[in-house]
Order: sequence, then structure tokens, then C-alpha cells
Amino acid sequence: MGIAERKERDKLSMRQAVLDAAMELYHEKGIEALTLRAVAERIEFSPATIYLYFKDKDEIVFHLYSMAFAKFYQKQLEVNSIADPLERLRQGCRDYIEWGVQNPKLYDLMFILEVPMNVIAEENCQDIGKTSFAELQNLMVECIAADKLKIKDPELAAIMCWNMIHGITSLLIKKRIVIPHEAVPQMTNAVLDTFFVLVAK
Amino acid sequence: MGIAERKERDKLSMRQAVLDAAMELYHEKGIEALTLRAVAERIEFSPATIYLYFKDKDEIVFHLYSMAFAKFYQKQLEVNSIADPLERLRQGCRDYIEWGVQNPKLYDLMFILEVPMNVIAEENCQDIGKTSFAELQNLMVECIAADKLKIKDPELAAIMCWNMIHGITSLLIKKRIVIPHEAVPQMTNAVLDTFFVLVAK
Amino acid sequence: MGIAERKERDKLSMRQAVLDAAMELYHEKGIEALTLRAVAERIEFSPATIYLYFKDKDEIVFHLYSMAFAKFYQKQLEVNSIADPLERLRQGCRDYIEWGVQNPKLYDLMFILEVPMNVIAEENCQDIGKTSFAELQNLMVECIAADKLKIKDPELAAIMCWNMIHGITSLLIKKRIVIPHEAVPQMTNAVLDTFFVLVAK
Amino acid sequence: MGIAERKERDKLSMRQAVLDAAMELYHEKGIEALTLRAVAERIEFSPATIYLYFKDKDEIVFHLYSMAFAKFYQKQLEVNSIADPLERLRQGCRDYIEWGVQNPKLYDLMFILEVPMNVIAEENCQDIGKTSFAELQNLMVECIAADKLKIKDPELAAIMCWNMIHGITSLLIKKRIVIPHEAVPQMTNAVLDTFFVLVAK
DNA sequence: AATGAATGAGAGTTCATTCAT
DNA sequence: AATGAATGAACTCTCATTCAT
Repeated sequence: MGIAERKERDKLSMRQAVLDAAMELYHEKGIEALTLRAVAERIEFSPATIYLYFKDKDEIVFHLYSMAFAKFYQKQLEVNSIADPLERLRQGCRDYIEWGVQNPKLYDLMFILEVPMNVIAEENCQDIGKTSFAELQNLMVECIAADKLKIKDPELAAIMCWNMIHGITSLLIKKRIVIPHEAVPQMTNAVLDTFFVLVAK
Repeated sequence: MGIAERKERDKLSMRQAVLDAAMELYHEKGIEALTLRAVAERIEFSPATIYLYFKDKDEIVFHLYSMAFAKFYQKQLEVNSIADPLERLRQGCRDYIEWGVQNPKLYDLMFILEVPMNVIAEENCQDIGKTSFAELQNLMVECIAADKLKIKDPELAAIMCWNMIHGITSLLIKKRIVIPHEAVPQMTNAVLDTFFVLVAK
Repeated sequence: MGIAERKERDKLSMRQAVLDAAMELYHEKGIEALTLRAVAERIEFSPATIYLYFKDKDEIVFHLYSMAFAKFYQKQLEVNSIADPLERLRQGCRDYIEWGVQNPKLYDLMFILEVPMNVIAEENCQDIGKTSFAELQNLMVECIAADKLKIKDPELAAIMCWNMIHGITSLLIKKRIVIPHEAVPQMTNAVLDTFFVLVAK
Repeated sequence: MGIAERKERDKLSMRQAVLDAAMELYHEKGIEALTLRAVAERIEFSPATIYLYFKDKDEIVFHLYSMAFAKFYQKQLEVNSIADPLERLRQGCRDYIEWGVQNPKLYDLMFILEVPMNVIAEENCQDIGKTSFAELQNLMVECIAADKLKIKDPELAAIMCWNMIHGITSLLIKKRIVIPHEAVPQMTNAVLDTFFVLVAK
């Protein structure tokens, strides 16, 4: 029993070690430097060993995706303690942008990069994305029910909102809006405040 | 004198030939198939020759980026004949999204791909992107002057607007919003109409 | 005693399981897909376990070779019921070619593939091939004794015969003689008839 | 003119150097040791360089085939000076077997090995093979016209003959007939003499 | 001005085999 | 008896780039 458990733990921790190394590499040097050889070297195993724990590179990249989404999703959940739906929405948006700007590489992975992935992995990723969007839409339903929004269609509201926050996040990350690093929160606030002035009743 | 000119012209046309070939390749087969080998083969020169006209591959990619912006900018100019600034803005936004959706590869190049920005500094090229944004901001100045907008800060207005249209465009292109192809204009309209209802006086 | 026997039996059945799996794999996917990994997976043991029963991959391949010969030899025996030695020879030749053409993979294994013959010496296995040839030679002795052949040296007669039937079989299998599938028996007959007209008294 | 010629010569000699090295490797260590890396190392170039002269490994292997066939074909031609067709046939057969036994690796390449080749190469090889067979058939036509053979159908005669000589050659090469090295000519003679006694008028 | 020739570096992947447990 | 874990050594092939000519 104990032995089986330990083996299972070892196996998991090896997988985790591979994924951690991969994530580090991706952060440090970008997606193009994310090679199995480099991962292997970092964990001080041979490249062949990685294939004992993952089918191929795609599987690893897919897990990086999942990890990014998990982290992101966790951040999103933090906002649930806020009772007022509009306030929850506002804080959620703020968190979204902030998280994206602070984790630009992960945001890239989630919403921007075109990473070679097999179909299953791709579908799976899209599913996670859809869940996340559904969450946003539900929040809109609440806001509309509480008569807080000028927009009455929750789907449209969700899209408008996502456009806005994804727009600014990705423009900031891609440095198409170039502002000093410390000015980011201020800009974020200005944009969000304006958005909510416009959209909220 | 004549000779020097012809040489200059030859030099320019060779550069253009390289860039055209590169752009074609990028369109036909994507960024990963854009190799100097392939470019050289297409223009029927040797790979080494390309290095006589461009410092390295990055410089070429950067020029593709500029070319995309130029095309885009040209589209943006078409709207100038519309007198009413708000209407001009609205049409400009519509054009923006439409152009992006119809030229996803170019849009990728402009706003999504990792463009070797270091070249900008080295080559002292001016960032067309900024010009484009300045144009948008000027339009906002006009709208505000005509008292058409609820937002009074033209820079903020420009950013709000850009967020929105870049947001939806990139989500559509990256298929994070998945809708049938023919439903795109309808969705675009809904989003824009809502935006203008919210933002216009 | 009983235990030792059972162990021996287990050992044998395990060896047989490995060999069966290997033979299946070879048939299904060819010699290049015959990997120890795949064999192990098929019998649901680990690759390492195979090394408890076989020295290395070569030993396994050699046993496949022996198995092919055993099957072939069994076919050869069927002919023994024919009383007349010349007729027995003729039918044996026909069977030989037919069997080869119908079991090209096994024939490959027996006569064409590079079999690790070093194993033979090391393992002191007897070469079934030689037995098979000896059988043929004995048959020639009979034919000569019955004064049915123009050739008087049984070894030479055996070699002549084997040359002929191996020649056509391998040329057919390797598609160096290319004829429609259904024309094979006809060609076989023509060749054999001619051979026997030439060689028989 | 001189320059272009020299370049062409250089190019050809580089190709030849690659092919020679490949052929050497194949002879020394077999088809499985024939790797591009090893070829590159032998000619003291980088593996990448080989790709400047050959599309891929298949093209190299195909040329080895061609070289083997060319050598073989050349040997076959030597016999043409013999006027008497039957004597020409007999000597041709002797040469065939002798050449095969002395160049077992090449014979393998031509008639036995299953080498991964693309379709074009395969067809091309078969063409060479067919030419060679056609030659044999023409010789049979001559022999029959001179009323030297018991067999009257030239195609059948050619096949009978090829079966015989390919049979013994491949059995000798594959060591299925195991005789001391020095006994080979004697055995060859015995087999051929017998064959011609049987088949010639 | 143009290029033929060359390469170092590197990619993902597979295999037979070993050995401590 | 059985194996999980590990690996060294390969494999073919591609790319951006350099440099003597």
C-alpha cells in the first residue's frame, strides 16, 4: 500500500518536475526555446526519460496550457466573495487585466499563441476557455437581473466586456500600447472606470 | 549620376522582390514556412544574396510588419471622405474589424506575432503603428470637439475604442469566439452598435 | 520434483508466449516493427522480463527462424504418403513453391533475411535447415535407386532441385518476376514440368 | 567555360565521394550501418552538406542500387565476344554466379534486400532489372534459333535459367548451402555442367 | 553583385539494453 | 520472477548564417 502510494507519488512528482522545468524554460526563453532536450537537461535526466512520463511534446505543451488556465481560473474565483454582482464584475475585470499583465507569458499561451497541438488537446483547451466564458456570462445574468446594466442581453454583455479586457490586456502585453510599467494600473483603472461609467446604470 | 540612380533603383526593387516573396510565402504557408531558403528560391536568387539587401531574417519580418500596417492604414484612409466625425469613427471601426477578419494573417503580423522590435531602434524606422494610433486619437479630438462623445479625454477615448475593436477582432481571429463564418458581420454590428450607444452622446 | 517441473513448464510457456507474440508482430507489421517493446506490450509483461528468458533480441529472431522452418518442414512431411519417389519429389517441389509464395514472410525469414547465425553456435541449436536438406537428399537417393533420374549424384541432384525451386520462389516473392497473382500456379507448373522433363528419365 | 566545367566536375566528384563512402560503409558494416552521419564523417563533411548533393537518404540508396546494377551489367557484357550462343549462355551463367558470390553485398542490394525506397527509384530499378532479363531472353532466342536447346519457349528458357543461377547464388550468399570458400567454383561448375547437360541438345 | 559551398546547432523521437529493487 | 526507471546512442533532416570567390 505504502509502496504503491510512494511510487504513484514519485511518478506524479516526476511529471511535475518535467512540467515545472518546461514552464520555467518557456518563461525564461519563450516558446521556441522550449525543447525536450532543454527540459531534460534542466531536470538532469536524459531526453528519453521524458518519454516515460509523456507521450510526446504536444502532451507537455497541453499541460502547460492547462496549468496556465488553472492559475487564471483560480484568480477568477477569488472574486466570488463579493456580494454585489456589478462590483464582482468590476473586480473580476481588474483582476483579469492585472493577471494578464503580470503573467504575460501565460496569457500568451492561453489566448494568443498558436502552438502546435493535436486535436484532442486543442478541443480540451477550448473547453476550458468556454467554461471560463460561461462563468462571465452567468455573472452578466446576475447583473442584468439586479438591473445594473444598460445592456440587457447577457451574451452580448459578456462579449462586450471580454472584448474590452482582452483588448487592453493583449495590447499591453504585445507592447502595442507602450506605457511605463508603473503606469499600467492607472491606465487599467481609467479604462475600467470609463467602461463601467458607460455600461452601468 | 544616372548610374547611381539606377543602382539605387535596382537595390530598391530587389528589396521589394524579397519582401513580396516573403509576404506571399507567409500568406500561403504561414510564419513557420517563411524561411530564407524558400524566399530565395521563389525569387530565383541564392539565399546568400538576400544578405546583401537585408541584415538578417528579423529585418525582413519587420518589414513585412510594416507592409501589413501600410495596407491597413490605406484602408483606414478611405473613411476620410465621411464628413461627420462620429460616423467616420463608426465606419472606421467597422472597417477595422472587417479588415482584420478578412486579413487574419496580416492582422496577426500587426498585433499578435512577436515582431523583432529591436530592429526598430537599430534601423531607426518609425513605427507606423504609432501613426495609426495618432490618427485615431485625432479623430477622437474631432468627435469630442463636435461634442459627440461622453468621454472627454481623446487619448482615453482612442484607447477605449481600440481595446474594443482589437479585442473582438483578435478573439474572432484566434477563434476564441467561435461563431459560424456568416454570423461574423452580425456579431460585429451588434458589438459596434452597442458600443456606440454607450459611448456616443 | 513437481515444483521443478512446473517451473520448467512455466518457463517454456513464457518463452513460447514471447515467440508467438514476436511472430505475430513480424507477420502483421514486418521485421522493422519487431521491437522488444512491442513484444513485451503484447504479452503484457515488461521489456526487462523478456531478458529473463532470452539472452537478447537476436536469440528471439533465431527462434522465429526455427519456427518458420518447423512449419515448412511439417508441410514437407505431408508428401510422404506418396509411394512413387519421383512423384513424391514433384509434389514436394510444388508444395515448396506454393508454400513459399503463400507464406512470403516466413520464407523471407528462412532464406532471405539476415538471421543472426552466431546464435546457432552459441546455443548449440541444430540447424533445421540442414535436416530439411538432408531429407531432400534422401529422397534423391530413392529416386536414383529407382533409376528415375538422369543425375546420379544425390547431393548434386538435391542442390539442382533446390536451386530451381528456391530460385523461382524467391524471385516471385521479391517481385523480380512480376506476373499477375493468378498466373503464379501456371508459371510454377510450367517451370516444374520443364524441370522434370529435363531431369527425369 | 573552363570554370563551369570545373565546377561541374567538383559537383560530380562530391556526389561520387558521397556514394563511394556510402558504398564502403554498406560493404563494411551492412545496410543498417549505412547512416548519413557515418557517411558524412567518412568524407569529413558535415551531415548537412550531403543534403546539398542529394535530396535525401533514399536518393543515395537508389544510386547504390544503380551502381551495383551497372557493375553487374558490365560484367554481363564481357561475354558478348563469344560467338556461339550456347557457349555465351554458359559463360554468362558462370559469370553471374561468380560475380554474385564475389560481390555478395551488391547482389543482396540488387535482388534480395528490401530497401526503403520511394516509388520512382523502385520503378527505375525494376527497369534495369527488366533490361537485364530481356537480354537473357534474347540470348535464349538465339540459342533456340541455333537449335541448341531442348526448351523451345525463350521466355520459359530464360526463367528456368535465371531460377537456377539466382537460386544457387542466393543460397550460397545466404550461407544456406555451406561449403568451404574454395569449393565454390567446383560446385558452381558441377551445377552448371549438369544444367547444360540437361538443357542443351 | 552574386553565389556555391559549407556548417554548427539543433529538432523530436526510438531502440535495445541494464540494474537496483 | 518481475519490473520500473533510466539511458546512451542513434536516427533523418532543417535552418539561418558565413565567407571565399
